Amino acid sequence: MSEGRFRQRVLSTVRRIPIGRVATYGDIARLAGRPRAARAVGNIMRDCRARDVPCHRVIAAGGAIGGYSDLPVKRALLRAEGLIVTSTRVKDFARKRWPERRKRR
DNA sequence: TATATGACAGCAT
DNA sequence: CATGCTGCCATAT
Repeated sequence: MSEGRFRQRVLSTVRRIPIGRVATYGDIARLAGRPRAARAVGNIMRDCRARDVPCHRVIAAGGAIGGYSDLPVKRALLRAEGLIVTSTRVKDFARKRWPERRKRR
């Protein structure tokens, strides 16, 4: 099956994104221990067939929708979770982003 | 061991 | 706001 230690860490991280919340590829990379591997995360999401992995909750930087095998479906899934999604971005992204950002000291 | 491949990010234009 | 380019990286060949 799937190889790649990083891959496993990415999948388990994505599995923890709560319903109605989103995270960027970069966020996942960081949480998975490789802050600059956002692009690699995208490659991993590309195969995302596992149903228990909410890959639709992984979007691009700044709240942009990002990629998906079928964008209309991605928008529908996000909307179904209560998010407001325009053709290109998730509205109110800062507040829907997961996990909560640490306040600066 | 080397090269190719992107559901990216950030900056420049 | 849209394009394009560079840096970065795990994976597959």
